[in-house]
Amino acid sequence: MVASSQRRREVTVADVAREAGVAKATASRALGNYGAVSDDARDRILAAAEALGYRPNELARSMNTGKSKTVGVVVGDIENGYFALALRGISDAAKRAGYDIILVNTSEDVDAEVDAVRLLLDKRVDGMIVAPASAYRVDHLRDVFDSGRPLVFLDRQVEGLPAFSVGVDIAPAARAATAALIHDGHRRIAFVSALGTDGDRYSGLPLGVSSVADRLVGILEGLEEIGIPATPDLIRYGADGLEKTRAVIADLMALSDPPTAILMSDSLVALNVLLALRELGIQVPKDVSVVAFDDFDWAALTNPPLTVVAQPIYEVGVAAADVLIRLMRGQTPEETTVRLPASLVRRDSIGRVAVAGR
Amino acid sequence: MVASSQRRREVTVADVAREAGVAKATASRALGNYGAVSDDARDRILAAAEALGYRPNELARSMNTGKSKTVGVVVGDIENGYFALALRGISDAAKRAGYDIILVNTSEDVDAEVDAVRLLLDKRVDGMIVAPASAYRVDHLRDVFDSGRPLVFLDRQVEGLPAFSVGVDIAPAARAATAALIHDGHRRIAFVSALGTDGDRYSGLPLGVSSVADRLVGILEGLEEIGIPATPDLIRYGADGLEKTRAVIADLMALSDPPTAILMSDSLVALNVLLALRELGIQVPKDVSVVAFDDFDWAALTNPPLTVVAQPIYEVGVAAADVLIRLMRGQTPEETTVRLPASLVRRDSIGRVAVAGR
DNA sequence: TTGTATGCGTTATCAG
DNA sequence: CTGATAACGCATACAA
Repeated sequence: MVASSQRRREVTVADVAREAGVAKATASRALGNYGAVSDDARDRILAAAEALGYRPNELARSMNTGKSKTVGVVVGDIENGYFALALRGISDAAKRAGYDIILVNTSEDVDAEVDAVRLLLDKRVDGMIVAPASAYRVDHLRDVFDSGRPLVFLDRQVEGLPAFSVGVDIAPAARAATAALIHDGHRRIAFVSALGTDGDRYSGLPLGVSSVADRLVGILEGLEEIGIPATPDLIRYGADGLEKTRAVIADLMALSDPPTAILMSDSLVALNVLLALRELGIQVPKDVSVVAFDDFDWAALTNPPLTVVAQPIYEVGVAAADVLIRLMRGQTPEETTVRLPASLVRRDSIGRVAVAGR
Repeated sequence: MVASSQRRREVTVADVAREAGVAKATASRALGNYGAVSDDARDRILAAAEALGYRPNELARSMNTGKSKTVGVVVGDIENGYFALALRGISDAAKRAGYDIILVNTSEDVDAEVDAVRLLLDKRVDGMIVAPASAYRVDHLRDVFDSGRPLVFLDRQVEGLPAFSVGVDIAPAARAATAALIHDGHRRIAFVSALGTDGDRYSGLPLGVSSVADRLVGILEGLEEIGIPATPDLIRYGADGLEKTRAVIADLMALSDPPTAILMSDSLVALNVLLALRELGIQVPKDVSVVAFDDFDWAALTNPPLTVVAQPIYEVGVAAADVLIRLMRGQTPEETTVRLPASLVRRDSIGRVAVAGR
């Protein structure tokens, strides 16, 4: 009746086998339920295991099956609602299929990403889901392929790698958002992102993050449709944190011909832009209209409620995991790229602008 | 010059040793940099490893060191900003110490938690951080102790287990929030939580989640201070999701003597309560005052900006990981319980109430 | 300093 | 159906 503080030495199959009076191999078969074992033996073995409090050592198991039933997930920022929600989708789908998740947060730092990928490979994950921080440094991602383990890109694509990728078809929605703004008379439309680049401006669109580049593509298409040329002075990067965002917004609104509308790249950017606008006493949508990417939970709670580009983020996570799982099972999905649709959700943050005939 | 698609068989120490013309043990020592190896041999071995593209198999390594350099983290809901931020803290601190994280989301379901803990144990994590969904079902947590692995509770405590716990000292702050409301004339103060209980009301406070119970303790103390007895009709559970929250709020505000203030248990509850109030046309703070637990990022963005109880969530995550790391290193922190301070952040969601002399 | 032999806990192979 | 025995890839006590 002593509290069984059976520390130290763990109970192994060998112990169970001895207790049940069978060979290790037989016990192993019964416990791992594979191969063939007589009902009689199985009962004794299971009883012994129960009595001894046997628990399999998954490390040892993984070692000679080659499968760890674990997938690596590498994202830039868990704090970002986008990734948190996608992670939830991945987690749910993975659990359903019996996989655990090793999560690594890279803070969008490529060096950290490189290390993370290497380590996950060393830990012998069965597959990986990565939101690559850069489309330029990709050797570590190539290593994943060379290791024979499946890799799925989340939210972002990388050219030149034979990879599967799951994300949102954001360009058309970005274009629709732009069109909506144009329809209400807007001509000076800004785009603000947290991404860093060499300069602070739009420099030819060679962005390292495809999902952000796609937003821009859509916006530019929308503008082009009515013959408005790209306006580099209205495309701003580096709005990372409130301070920098404040500077970006102040600078933008101090332009001789300031934007009448701002497209905000994600929920974090939206938060900071809204805060900055308030500080400057600039009212939405009276003084400036705004549209955010992502229909984050508080988007409808602001005053006015925000018009947004809604993305099926949870579903993206689930889809990414499902593709990976299929791959890990040796099946090959027909589609190499999955793009879920985004849609414009109209609320009240777009105001009308008198179309001043120039 | 063929793209080295060295699939199948992995490169092992044996291969490196052969290539370098030394014994396995020597190569192993050089690669794991322990023991003593001549500079000459080390150079040859490292060169061979580089040439062959050797990568250590951490599984095998873990097997006979007994350490996996991995910690398990079990939380109820990653979507909840609280856990997302705490996770970030844990992640940063763990990475700093060379640990990876296996993350499991239980959806606050105890059965899922039990499974998760067992599986993590089977995967031989070196330690665990758990935000237990219930203080009543704890056998699986006891198993962690019996396995000899350190366990740290996050945000919540469990009686009767010799565990370390890291969280926020929320009761005093809850009391301060209540006092602030009382100071402004409020007497009918409601508390709304997403937690489920047997009934929908306050039933003697035996909550399974200590951090929520602590909020209530603080509130009740604050009320008691001026002689207001506990008001079970104003304490509501089950505000889980917009729909249920809507019902809770509608019911609350339809009371013959409705609350003049509402304390919202966390950011998710706050979101839904605010949405519900808006739907009902109830204005903050004119018709009802609100205070939220957690200073989530958009708390200052609502109209009016929310008065909140701010918690050092990221720091809680870091502290939890640090305690665990110390434990895993065999050190014993002097404090068995770490409680970081919370504070009231006054913004504009508390209105004055005329103290009607009864 | 280096090499040999053994162990970690499973699964897998192949006789019996 | 069952039981020896050999992997799996690395670390480590011990001997040389």
